[in-house]
Amino acid sequence: MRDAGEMAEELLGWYDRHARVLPWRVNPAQRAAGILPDPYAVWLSEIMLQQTTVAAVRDYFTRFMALWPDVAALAAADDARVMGEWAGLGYYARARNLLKCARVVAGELGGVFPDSAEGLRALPGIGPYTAGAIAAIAFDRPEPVVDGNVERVMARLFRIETPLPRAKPEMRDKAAAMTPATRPGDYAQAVMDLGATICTPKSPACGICPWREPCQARAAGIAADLPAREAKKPKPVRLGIAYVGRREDGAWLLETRPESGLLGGMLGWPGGVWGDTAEDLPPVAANWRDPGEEVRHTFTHFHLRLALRVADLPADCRPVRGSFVPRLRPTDLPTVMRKAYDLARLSFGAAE
DNA sequence: AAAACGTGGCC
DNA sequence: TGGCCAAGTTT
Repeated sequence: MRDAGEMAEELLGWYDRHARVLPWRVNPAQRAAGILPDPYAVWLSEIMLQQTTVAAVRDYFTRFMALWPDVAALAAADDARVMGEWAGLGYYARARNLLKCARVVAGELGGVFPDSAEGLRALPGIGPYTAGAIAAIAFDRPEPVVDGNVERVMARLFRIETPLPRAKPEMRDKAAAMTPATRPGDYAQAVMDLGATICTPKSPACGICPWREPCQARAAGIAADLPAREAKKPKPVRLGIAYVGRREDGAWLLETRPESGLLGGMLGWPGGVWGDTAEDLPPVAANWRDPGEEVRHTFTHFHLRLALRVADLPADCRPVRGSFVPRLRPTDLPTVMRKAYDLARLSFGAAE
């Protein structure tokens, strides 16, 4: 096996030719000229990219940067507006922590992001991966950056057959040993690009991989089978009900969900806790009708079957729960609530 | 330390 | 079509 420094060189050479062009990125030539990316943009992109694909993030990132071009602007933003803009991207605790973090940086750190992994790690929403990534990418610090891509690449390169998550420490050690002292920002992005474009989860393109020769899994013909994972638990089914009410003037009856927990801080239709039964009292007395079709939605850890009730509400109605949103932007709803909205709207259309 | 926490694309 | 998976963090 060749040494780590030599392999890093080969990967960086590949990256110089094949680096993906992304809106939050500085390309290798710019970086070579001493240009570093805006830490705010790097931070925003890294939070959005947690457990989320580049394709899903791209438009959200562009929109956030246009609305809130710097950390001071974001810190001053209205919470509900930010949550609405995040709607659809998932893992909403990220958006809540995004605001907390922006306010700490803008309010206590003079608007300047810490330039060390340790300093970054102390901020809300920034864990070990994100701290290393921002330190490496925005400040060219030689920090190990270990995400799912890197774990997959290391599992294959070193033929680590221990299943995840048990193998995490071993993969982290291998990744740290491979991290070069030179061009750390480019290297961090290079390994992730390799994982995203060549060393992909299914049918990796080993034939054109810059690390094809030292790769032990490829030599053994088992690259596509790694990394191994522990068996997953089956997802239970939960039931729920959603009351989609529309007032005469077009306002919709919604409530803001509690800050913590599932869909925390997001808009949602009134309806009880999701569980073994779908029963809940309506938020206001009305002629609630059953559109006959339910919403099916799968979260990380359960399947949801959401029954719907829809009603036209009079101008003077006084709901016991929720409040009327005059000009609802459906895009402000998390996806499961958006599905309920779409179905309910069909039902209103049919009634008109 | 295991469980909670979203969503969309892919096969 | 249903399970797998993605630039993880928090509690």
